[in-house]
Amino acid sequence: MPHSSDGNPAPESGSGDGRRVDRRVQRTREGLHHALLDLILEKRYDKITVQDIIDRANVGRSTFYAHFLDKEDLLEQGLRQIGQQLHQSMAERSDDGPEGGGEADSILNSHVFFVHAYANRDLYRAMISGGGGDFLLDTGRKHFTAGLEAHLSERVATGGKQEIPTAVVARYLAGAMMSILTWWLAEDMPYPPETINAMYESLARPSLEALR
Amino acid sequence: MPHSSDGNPAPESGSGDGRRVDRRVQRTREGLHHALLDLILEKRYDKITVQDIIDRANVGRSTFYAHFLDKEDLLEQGLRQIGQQLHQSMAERSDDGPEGGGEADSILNSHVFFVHAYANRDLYRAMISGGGGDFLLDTGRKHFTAGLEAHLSERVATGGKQEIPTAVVARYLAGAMMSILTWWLAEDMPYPPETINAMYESLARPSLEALR
Amino acid sequence: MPHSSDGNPAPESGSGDGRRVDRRVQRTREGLHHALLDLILEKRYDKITVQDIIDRANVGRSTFYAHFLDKEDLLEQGLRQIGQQLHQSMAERSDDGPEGGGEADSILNSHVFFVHAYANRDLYRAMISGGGGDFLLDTGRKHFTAGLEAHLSERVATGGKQEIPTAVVARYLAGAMMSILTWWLAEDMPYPPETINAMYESLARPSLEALR
Amino acid sequence: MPHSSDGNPAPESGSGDGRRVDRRVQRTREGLHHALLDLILEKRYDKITVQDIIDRANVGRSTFYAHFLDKEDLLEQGLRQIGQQLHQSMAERSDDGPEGGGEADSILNSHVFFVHAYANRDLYRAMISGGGGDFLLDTGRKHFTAGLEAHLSERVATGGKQEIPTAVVARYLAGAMMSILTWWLAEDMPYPPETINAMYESLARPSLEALR
DNA sequence: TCCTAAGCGAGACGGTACGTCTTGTCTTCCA
DNA sequence: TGGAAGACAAGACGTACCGTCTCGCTTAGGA
Repeated sequence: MPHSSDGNPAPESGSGDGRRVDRRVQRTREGLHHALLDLILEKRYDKITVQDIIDRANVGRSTFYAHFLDKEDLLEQGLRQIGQQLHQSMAERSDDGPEGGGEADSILNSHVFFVHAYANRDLYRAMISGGGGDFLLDTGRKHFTAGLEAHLSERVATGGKQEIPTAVVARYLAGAMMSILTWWLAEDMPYPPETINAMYESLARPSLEALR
Repeated sequence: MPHSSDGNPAPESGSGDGRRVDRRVQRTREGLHHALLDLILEKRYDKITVQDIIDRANVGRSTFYAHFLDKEDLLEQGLRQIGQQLHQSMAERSDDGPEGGGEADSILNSHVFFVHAYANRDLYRAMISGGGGDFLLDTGRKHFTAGLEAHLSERVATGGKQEIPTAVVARYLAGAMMSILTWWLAEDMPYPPETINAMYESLARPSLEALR
Repeated sequence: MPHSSDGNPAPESGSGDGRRVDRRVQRTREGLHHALLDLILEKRYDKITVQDIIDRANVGRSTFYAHFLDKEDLLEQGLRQIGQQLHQSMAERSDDGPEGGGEADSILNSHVFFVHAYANRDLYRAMISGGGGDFLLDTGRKHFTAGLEAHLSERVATGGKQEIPTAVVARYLAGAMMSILTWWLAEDMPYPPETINAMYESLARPSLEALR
Repeated sequence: MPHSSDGNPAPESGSGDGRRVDRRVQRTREGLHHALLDLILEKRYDKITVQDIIDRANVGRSTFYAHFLDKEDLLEQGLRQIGQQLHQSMAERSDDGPEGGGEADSILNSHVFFVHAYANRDLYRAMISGGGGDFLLDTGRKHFTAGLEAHLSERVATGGKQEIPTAVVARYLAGAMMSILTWWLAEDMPYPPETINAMYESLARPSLEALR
């Protein structure tokens, strides 16, 4: 069962380098990912058919289904790599330490999201208005929430008059951010990412400070 | 053109009795609304087909399309009445004046949402996990945002060192609320609506105050 | 379940005239039968796809499957009417009584088959060389065998030194006839139907007489 | 081009030992033949896929196509050896001269067929009811017809009031025999091969005699 | 005895047809 | 005569096979 939806499709047998997935397979998968992302920029995601994708990728129908469960699976896996970019950016940012604008920033790490959305604005916009945006937003929200919860629970451990569950706070801030992000994209990004992020932070910071 | 998506499909010609929608028509429409809501509680919204609905409502296929554009349209119109309940609750609440917990509450009016969601929790949960939740959430967000923007712009008009656009603030607060609301529903409402609302307000109030 | 493979798809509720199958349905079915027969004359039966048929008949895919189980079912039902022609011809011929060439002829009734095959030679040839000929031949064989068995068993009832089972004799004569028929068609009918039938009868008659 | 459908895939270069097909090749081919015959006894021939065959034979897909054009080709070549058995039996029988029951027998040589079918009854039955029977029957018919035509044309050459073409007579007798043979197999061979052959001969002999 | 080409397994791949499903339109019948 | 019933065209879906192909491995036969 060469199927997907399992984080590690390629076992990668440790030492030497094993038999890494068969180069053909890799090319096929990438072709399909590419074709889908291409198409998303051209037409609404939910109007894209499997046939469209395989025509674009020059791939047989059965090959598609040998690699992915369906259109959603393809998208999801495709977004994974974007998610990982995001994750990495966040990690790097965290490593830098609280160099600049106060503690809230390093907790929120929201800057990374706005910058990332800006860099991939075509994709983001297409996804949000095309019907398949939930994956993307959910992925983003998940990352953001996770990062936040980690920071917050650590803070709680060190004290603080905290009365609101960490999970709620994280959801609150994540939802607020995604909401602004969505609006910003829908409005064709009337501000640079730094500005919109600054707005977000000035709205979020008071809430965080009140928790202390 | 007997179609829908226009707020008032039945003109209702003023005085006497006009041509009041033909009682049969009314019954058919209600049957369809009812059938859909029924089905939503049984299976994921996006797995419900038009065939399911008309079977349940004992109605012919063409009849369905004579009244509604599609499944979405039926849902949307069905939710309209719920939206109106909500709207009315908000209006009443506003009229009461700032009786209780300070100004923020009356601006936010979030209590109404949590209470409403609690009252209709089966429907809300089904919708959110069933793929059709966007309508509901969007409807909610729209109402909430609208109310907020009205209040905020009024405030701005009267001064305040406002630097963040009203629209952004409204989106911020609305997104945060819907996010908490969603979490609360998904977690099977571990708190009463008053408590979760209180959490929301204590997170939101500092942001509002900082704007002043 | 409006499906086929049941002798009487149209219930035909006796008296008045009921609701006879919906004229549309009749037209659709006929269109499909026609399309298939058309196509059979153009290309090998087993190279014809369902898509070919419905394109030719201007019919939707699902409509096809609403009426027939598959390509075979369509063919089978289409041949039924041909089978009925044949059956009727045989009945008429039998009614005439033994007007001419002796008893054997009236028992064999083979003339009818050769004439029928001649009249429908395009179809027969296409079917035989196209891979779907078994239906046709089996149908023919069945009819022929049935007629024969009736005659023979009657004869047995009236005595005769019969030692070979009726079924065997019938199969023997039927197989011989179909074999000649097939050859005759494959050779592009080098003789008129009367001649080939005469050959068949002069080969078959001695066997029948020997049974007496 | 290592392909098949050419009677002699292994040229067998005369003297010494040449390049004797590579023992591996031989083993592979036999494995495939064996696998197919095995499978035929288990399920309908036309439901057997190439995948089934190569799984059973533990052979790679490409290997299959290196040796045979397709499933049909494999079957055909597999049946060749059976055909050769048959051919040889016929030859031997002929050589014996008219030892027993008169001339007709030696002309017809039908006994060989019934005996052969009886000996391979499992295969015959599976093939006939499984959709791939045509090969087998055609092969049989071809052999039978050929033998018959040889005898008959010889007879014609020596005179006789023959008016029916040899080819027709041969087809007639061959078809009749295959028809009885099929029936006999389908009925689970209710008689020993000698009996059914006797029936066939007593039906066929009068026709032959009438030709003289 | 080594070396090299062939045979081979494994299975990815493009392609094509299948039978199912759902949608929104269109025709026909009935009250 | 207008609403209900449901047949229909359209076309996407996920599955099943086919015949071709590209890989490495193994393995025999000629050097």
